[in-house]
Amino acid sequence: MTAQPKFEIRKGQILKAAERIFAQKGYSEATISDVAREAKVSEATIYEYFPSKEELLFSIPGETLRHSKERIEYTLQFIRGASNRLRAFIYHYLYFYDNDPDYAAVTMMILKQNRKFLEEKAYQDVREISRIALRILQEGVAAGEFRPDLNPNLVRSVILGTIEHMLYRRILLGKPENLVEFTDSLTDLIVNGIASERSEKVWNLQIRLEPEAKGGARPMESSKDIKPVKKGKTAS
Amino acid sequence: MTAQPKFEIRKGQILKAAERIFAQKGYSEATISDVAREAKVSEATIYEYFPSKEELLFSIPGETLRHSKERIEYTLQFIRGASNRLRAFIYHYLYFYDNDPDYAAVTMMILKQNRKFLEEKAYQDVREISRIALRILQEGVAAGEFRPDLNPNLVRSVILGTIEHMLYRRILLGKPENLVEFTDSLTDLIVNGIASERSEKVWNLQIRLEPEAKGGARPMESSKDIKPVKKGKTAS
Amino acid sequence: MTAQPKFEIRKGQILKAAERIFAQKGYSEATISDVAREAKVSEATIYEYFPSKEELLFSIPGETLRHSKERIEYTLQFIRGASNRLRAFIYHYLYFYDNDPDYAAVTMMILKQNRKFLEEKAYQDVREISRIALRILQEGVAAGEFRPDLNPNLVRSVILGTIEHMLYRRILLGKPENLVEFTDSLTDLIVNGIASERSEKVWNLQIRLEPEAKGGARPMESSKDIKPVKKGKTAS
Amino acid sequence: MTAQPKFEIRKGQILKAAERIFAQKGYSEATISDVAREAKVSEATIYEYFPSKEELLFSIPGETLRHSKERIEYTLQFIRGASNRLRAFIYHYLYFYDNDPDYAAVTMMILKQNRKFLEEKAYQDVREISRIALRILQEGVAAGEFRPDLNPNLVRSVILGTIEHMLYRRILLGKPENLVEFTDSLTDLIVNGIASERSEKVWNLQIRLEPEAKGGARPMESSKDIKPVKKGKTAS
DNA sequence: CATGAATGAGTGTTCATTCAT
DNA sequence: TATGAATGAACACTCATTCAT
Repeated sequence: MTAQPKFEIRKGQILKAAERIFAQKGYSEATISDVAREAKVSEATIYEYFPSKEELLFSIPGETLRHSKERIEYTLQFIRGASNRLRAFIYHYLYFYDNDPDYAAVTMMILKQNRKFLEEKAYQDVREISRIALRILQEGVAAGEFRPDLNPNLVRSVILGTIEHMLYRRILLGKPENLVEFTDSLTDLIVNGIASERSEKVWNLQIRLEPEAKGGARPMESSKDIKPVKKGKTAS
Repeated sequence: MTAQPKFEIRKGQILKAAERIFAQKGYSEATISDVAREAKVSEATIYEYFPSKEELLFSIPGETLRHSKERIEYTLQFIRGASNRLRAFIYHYLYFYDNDPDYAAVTMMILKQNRKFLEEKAYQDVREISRIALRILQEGVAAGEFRPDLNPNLVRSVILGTIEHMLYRRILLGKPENLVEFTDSLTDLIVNGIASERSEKVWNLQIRLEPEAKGGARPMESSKDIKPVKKGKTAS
Repeated sequence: MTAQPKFEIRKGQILKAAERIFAQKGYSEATISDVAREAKVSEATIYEYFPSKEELLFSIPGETLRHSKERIEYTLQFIRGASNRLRAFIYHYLYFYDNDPDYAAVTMMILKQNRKFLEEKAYQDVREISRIALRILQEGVAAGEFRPDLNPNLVRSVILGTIEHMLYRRILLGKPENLVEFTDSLTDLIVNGIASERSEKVWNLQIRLEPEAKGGARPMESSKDIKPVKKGKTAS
Repeated sequence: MTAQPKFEIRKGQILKAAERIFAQKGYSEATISDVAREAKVSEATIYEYFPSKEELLFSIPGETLRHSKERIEYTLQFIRGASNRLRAFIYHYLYFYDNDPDYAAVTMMILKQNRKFLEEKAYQDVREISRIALRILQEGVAAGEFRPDLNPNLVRSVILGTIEHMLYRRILLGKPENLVEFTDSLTDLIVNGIASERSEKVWNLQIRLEPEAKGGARPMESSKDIKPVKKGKTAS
């Protein structure tokens, strides 16, 4: 479990320092000297563990990203229903960033802007996570739970874009602090849209005329029962 | 019409060059020398017009942003119905970026990441445009067209986040080329959600049971008549 | 009297501005732009009147210095007795600087440090003024008023060095404000030295043993009658 | 004995190079590149030891100045009689500059002109040395050796001003080469003034009429015995 | 394994100076 | 004559990176 303990410990220590510093000052403004000071090692030592400043940056996602992906996939095994699966996906996506603001800042503010990162191994994990969302949507369509004419790529952009937009706001403006709280309202929003006075009527009718429709209705209701959105809480 | 011609022309020339270079290489990687070469002036000349590299960057949005805001506001004067207004907002937001890829790249890849930009005058225009979306949503709720329990801030994040996410993909991956095309599908998606089998029934029911409902139905239909989404086009 | 009025007026205006700016910021730190702003002309205009920044600097003494020299020489025509003539020299030297602090600052802080200035025409006036002091000393020796073994060059260094040292202090520390006041005490000091209890005895002896000695005594006394040094006033 | 050898050696090496270069070209005209070349290190290395060009300049006096002060104070412990003490002070002041022409040039031509230097630590040493002279004068007055109405500040200006004036001449004109030689003539001049025919008579009289007078007489005589001023040597 | 010491390569910025108008 | 506009030429300073110890 703790292979090459010394080496890996030092590496992690430098990586965490880099994450903090990069999150704080941005990549270009941060210096190796800053990172060295934060990690309490010499600058030269950093080069014993990472071949360059850029590689140090690209190494930050590493574990975290792989874990995220595995955790999402693991959880999804146990969930049925596209809306519910979507909710789970959203929840995890928000959760990871919520728990590691420095990591969120590095990802959102630095890596996303870096064209070279697209060619890094870690970026494959990003794409795979993105593909999970796509798959959920396609399954939902196939199962008739989502509109048949739905553009999965577009919806995926809605999901990821919204989350990332909220993240930006939190990074730059500091609020809202807690993003996981928006899991339900965001999921419901995507599933049901914002048009008014349909749900009730639709449900009524569905019950009578379309008894097989699972819709996004129940999950939404149940979720509200279990974890109601705080009234007055705004998205930012 | 051509106030301070020489000066303003040169300034615009440098600004355009900077936009191109920054879009291409990123802010830190771009040098004043690059910009000078592109603008066909000397480096020193750039400093006659802008006090620093950073101010040059921050001056890029300027006009464009102000124009965008004014154009959106102008158009909205003539549009009734929250969904339609939302569509118009989304259309313009996509339109401006669509027509100026360099500007889009600078905004998305550089300015959004820059904490100091938050204190620039130009950023106020960004906020005001963002506030327009918020207002449309609030009006929609007040008019009963949107759900009463809708979180306008969240929905705004959905709108802006989605658009920006699509922009990123276009900047980094080059596709989809045309973003304006997604105006309708994105608007519809936000208004109606992705849950299946509701539209038809809703229309039917509305006609019969809710003759007064304004809903998102008609605007959506009409817009589809005028400018149908190309079938098979994906969001990214 | 006012030859080429326009041209000379403009030139003087620029020269005065340069004097102020150079005095304030030093030569290297001052920019042509600073001078132009102070003189309320454009930078290019300065180059219509002076071929370079350095020539502008070297042109500052010009008139002032020539006037000083002439005034000293004029006054000395009417004064007899080496001590008195020395006093007059010191008085004028202090007087010119006292009345033009900017000129003093430029001379002391900038020109004195500039090796190239040694080759300028204006520097010849400096040397001639210096030579006047030397001549006074030599005459004093020849007349038996000053010690025969006196090193005129050394004494000249005493005179000029002391005055310049006082000037420095005023420029840098702002005090003492009024330097002319030190004319007498400085002259007396140089003539009589600082050793105590000699004057009285010397006078006594002179009366009895050396009836022909003119000494520095009387001028000093007379000067004190006419313009007494304020008691308690310190040299800095 | 060799604390932090490497670091301090390098630092001294750079400092000496800077002293030479600054003395030669002046501060503004000298470049870090010049200093680097002279010190045989890279430019970057200079910045490892000094934070800026200006700090490099201000670091030049450092040791030298502190040593000077200590040496003067040390020597003065053993000397009695204000005139003799003055002579010692003058001797040392001249001696330090005599032995380090580059240091003299930097001090006289650059640091003296720099207002910021007044706030540097090193400047405190300058002030303290200056205060030593003042103290000697005050003691001389208190002991009755110097005139009771003497203005110590003025006399200090005479002493320091004269020396500095001679230094200037040597720096700019190259002569006189040897300044220490002027110790006696300058001291005598200050103590006795330049008025003629007093010394001998005064001494005679003092011996007979004022047996208790310590005067400046004996030190002057003894000094002449020990180290006679070269006849015909001029102050510049 | 860790690092003190050194530096190559680069860059933003300044400013005296020029010249067409 | 006066100047707006342009720039060539420098320069201080930074920093990622290397390597001997």
